[in-house]
Amino acid sequence: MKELFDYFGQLIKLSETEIAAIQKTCSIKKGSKQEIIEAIGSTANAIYFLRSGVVRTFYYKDGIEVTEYFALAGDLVARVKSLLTNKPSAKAIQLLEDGELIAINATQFFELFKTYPNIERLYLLLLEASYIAVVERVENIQFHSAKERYAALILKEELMQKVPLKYIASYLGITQVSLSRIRANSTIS
Amino acid sequence: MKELFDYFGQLIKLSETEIAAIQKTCSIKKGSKQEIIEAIGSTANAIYFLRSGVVRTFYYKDGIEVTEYFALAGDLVARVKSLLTNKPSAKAIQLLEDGELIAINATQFFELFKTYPNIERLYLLLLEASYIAVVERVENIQFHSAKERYAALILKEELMQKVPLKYIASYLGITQVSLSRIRANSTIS
DNA sequence: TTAATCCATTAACATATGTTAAGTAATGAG
DNA sequence: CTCATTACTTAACATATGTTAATGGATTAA
Repeated sequence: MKELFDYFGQLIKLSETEIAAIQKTCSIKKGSKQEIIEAIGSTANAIYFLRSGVVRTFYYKDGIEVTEYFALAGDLVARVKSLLTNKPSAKAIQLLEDGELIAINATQFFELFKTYPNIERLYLLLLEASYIAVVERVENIQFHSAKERYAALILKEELMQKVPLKYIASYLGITQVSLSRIRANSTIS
Repeated sequence: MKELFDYFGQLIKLSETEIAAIQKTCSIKKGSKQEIIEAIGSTANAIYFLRSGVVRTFYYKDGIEVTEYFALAGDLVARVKSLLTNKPSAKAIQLLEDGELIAINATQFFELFKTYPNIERLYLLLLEASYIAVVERVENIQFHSAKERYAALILKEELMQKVPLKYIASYLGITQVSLSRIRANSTIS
């Protein structure tokens, strides 16, 4: 689980004991392309660290599937609202490539806060970073055109190679038809 | 400061000692309509609780002023990214009505975490709630038309009464002209 | 009070994105 | 390999929002 603890180590220094304690809450989950890791309607109880592959989270809005987030190897994924409220999630987590995840059991992880304040601190730092990321996403969505957002996203080459355009379109908040149009125009110039 | 501790008390039970400790980090700030409480370019070091009045946060995007957030009496306001990174903020906090704020000194507040784990826990709960609110804002922006977002916002009567439409428009991510058009259409139907 | 500025609306036209439908290319199941 | 399905593109038209400009009412400063 070296990758996971490298990731955490960038946020806070953890002792061997703390690492061991977290490790006990973890399990490995392998899956194949298209596989639903957590389904809509289930209550979240894991924070995932993606070791390899690509995953997305998605939900349905007026019967249409909407991609909320992509994660590549080295990213965390969770259905945060459901984790925090203990209510069924409207969102699903799906592998878009064969991949391997480290699943941190949230209940067990939160339990560790009582014994290891440092782990609670780690969680706090993760929350802060996520909060800033979402605020920036709001700014991005609200004040850039779909074309500009696409231009920014295209820089993440790995994503573009591995993710079908229909998911990219719904992530950008536009239809696949609009995305095609944008792609057609931007290659000309 | 009763209102503030009522607000916190809904999230976590605080002891008298803890309340007293937080209270020491607080000061009262009064201001008048239009007054800039924190200016663009300054580094944030306070979390505000609005006792009375209305405030907004805003920033400039390509030379155009963008309203990010409105707070009414009983809400918290902060320039979170700047608080957490200790870097100058691109955002400003402004009163839109005469009002009174409780300013929590962030440095002092964060210091309390060492002595009072419960206060760190309070902060964590505030972060969690804010995170969920921003994620919901993303969903709202990305998958509702400006018209729908306006229809939702109009329900907050106090806001509509006290906030000039130009700020509402920029909060909705549209021009004032578009908002006028939406308003004209929605009153007919 | 007057003049200047700001706020909100409206109109006319431009652009971006949605919707529907059709066609082609790529993928997957048997 | 073949067929069926899925992914992507393109076209035509509809709708939403942007841009610019003009106007009148409200607010503010002198």
